[in-house]
Amino acid sequence: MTLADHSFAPPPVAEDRAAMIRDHLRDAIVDRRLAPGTKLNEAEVGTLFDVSRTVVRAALQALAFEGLVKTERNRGAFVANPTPDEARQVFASRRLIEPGIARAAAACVTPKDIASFRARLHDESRLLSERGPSARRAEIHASGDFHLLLANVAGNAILLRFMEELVARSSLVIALYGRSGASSCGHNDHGNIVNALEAGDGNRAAQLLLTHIDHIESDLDLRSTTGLALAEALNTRD
Amino acid sequence: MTLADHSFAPPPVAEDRAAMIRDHLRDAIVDRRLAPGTKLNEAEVGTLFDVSRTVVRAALQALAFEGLVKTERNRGAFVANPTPDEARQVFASRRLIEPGIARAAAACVTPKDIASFRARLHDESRLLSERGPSARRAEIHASGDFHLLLANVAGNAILLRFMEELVARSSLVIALYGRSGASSCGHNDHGNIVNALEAGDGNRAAQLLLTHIDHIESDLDLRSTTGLALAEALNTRD
DNA sequence: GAAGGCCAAATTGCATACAATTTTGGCGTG
DNA sequence: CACGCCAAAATTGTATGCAATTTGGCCTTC
Repeated sequence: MTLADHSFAPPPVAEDRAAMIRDHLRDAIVDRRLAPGTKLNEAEVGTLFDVSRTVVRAALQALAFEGLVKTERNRGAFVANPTPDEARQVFASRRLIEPGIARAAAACVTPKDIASFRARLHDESRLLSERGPSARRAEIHASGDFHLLLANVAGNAILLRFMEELVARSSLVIALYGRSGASSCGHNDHGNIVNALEAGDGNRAAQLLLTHIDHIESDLDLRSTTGLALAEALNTRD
Repeated sequence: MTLADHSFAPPPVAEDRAAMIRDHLRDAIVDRRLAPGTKLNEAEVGTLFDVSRTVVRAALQALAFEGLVKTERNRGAFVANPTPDEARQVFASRRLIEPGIARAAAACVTPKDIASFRARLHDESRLLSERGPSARRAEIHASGDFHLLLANVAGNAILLRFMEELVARSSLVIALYGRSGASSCGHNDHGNIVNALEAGDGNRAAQLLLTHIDHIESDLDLRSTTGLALAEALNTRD
C-alpha cells in the first residue's frame, strides 16, 4: 500500500451484481424497453443475468423502493404503471424541490460545472436532430441527466437521491403519457437555465426551472381515468 | 366479502415479517436504543426475531435505502452514524421541502385533520412534562409524527415518503448531536403552525416551519470535524 | 519486546432446496 | 354454453448449506 495505489477508480470488475442488475433493469424501464405492467419473473431475470433468484430479489427490492417497480406479495414484481394521479404527484414533487436545488446550484457552481452543462446541452441538441425511437429514448435519458447534473452541483447527496428517483419516475410518466414524446420541442429551457446559473442568478434559474417543468407537464395527457381505467383501456375508439 | 369487511385495519397477523423486523429496527434506531455504529449481525437479529438470515437481510437492505443503516460489502450492516455534514444535508433538505408541504397542507386541510393535529399537540405537551429517558424518546418520536401528519395531510405520497426518511434521519441526528435533547423547549412552534393551518394561511405556516427547523438545528452541536474526526474523537479535553 | 505473517474462527454473499401460495387448465354440473 | 370446483404447474417466500472474505489471535523472527 505504498506505491501508486491511490487515484485508482473502483475496480472495473463487476462486484456487487445486484446493483448491476438493478441498473440494467432501471435503464430498461426508463427507456421503456420494458413496458409498464410487465411482470419481472425472478427466475427469468436470474437466467438472463446468470445469477440466482437471491440476487435478483435484492435488485427488485431496490427498484421497488425507488418506485419503478411494484411488488405484490406472493404475486411478484411488475414494472410500475403510474396512474395520472401518481404522475401529477411526481411533478408536484419536482416543482417543490427543483427550484430550491437550482438556487443552491447557482450559489456554488464552478466554471468546470458550467462546462459539463454545456457538454450536456451539446449532446441534447445532437440527439434532437436525430430520428428514430433509439434517439428519442436517448433524448429523454439525456434530458434527465441534465437535471441530475444540476442536483449534483447543488452538493446535497440526499436531494440528489430524491431527484434520481423523481427523474426516473418522470421518464416513465413521459413515456406513458407524453403526447409528442419530445418535451423540449420549441423551447431551450435547459440552455436558459445554464445561462442563469453562469450569471449566478439563482432566482432566475429557479423560475426558469419552474416554467420548464410546466412545459414538460403540459406535454402530458393526464386525463383522469378515475375508476374506469380498465373499461377505458378496452375502448379502442375515443 | 359482503358483510362489514370494510373499515378493517390491515390484518393484525404478522404477514411480511421482513417489514415487521424493519419497523422494529427502525424504531430502535430512531429511539437510540441501538447506538449509531452498532453492528447489526444478521444471524443475531435472525435469532432475536426467530427468522432466517434471508428475511433479516431484506429488512437491513430496506433500512439501508432509508439511510438509517450503512452496509459495507463483506463486512455487514451498521446503524448509521451521520457526520455533521450529513446532518446539515438532512436539515437543508427539510428546509427545502417542508415549507412547500405546509403550503399544500394549508390548501387542503380539513377540520378532521385539525383535530388530529390538536390531539398530537396534546400528546406532545404531556410528554414534555414527563421525565426520564423513555419520555424523552417518546417526545422525539411524537415530534416527528407531527411532521409526518403534516406531510400526510398534504396528500402527496412521494413527498410523504421523503419526509418519513428525513424525519427518521433527523431523529438520529438529534440523538447524536442534540445539546439539550428537547428541541422544543420554550417554543410552541407546532401549535403556531396548526393555528396557521387552521386559518388557511399557507405562507405563514411555511414561514413558521422554516423558523421551527431553525430552532431544531440551532439546538445541535455540529462543529465541523472535517478530516480530524478520529483525532478529535480521541481528544477528551476540548 | 515489537513487527509482521499465517492460520482459524466468524461473518457475509450467493446458490439451492423446500414450503406456501397463486395461477392455470381441465373437468363436471347446472 | 357458462359457471364453479379441483388438481397440477408455476411462482414466490423462506431456510439452509457452502464458498469467499474479513477478523483476531498466535507464532515466528528480528
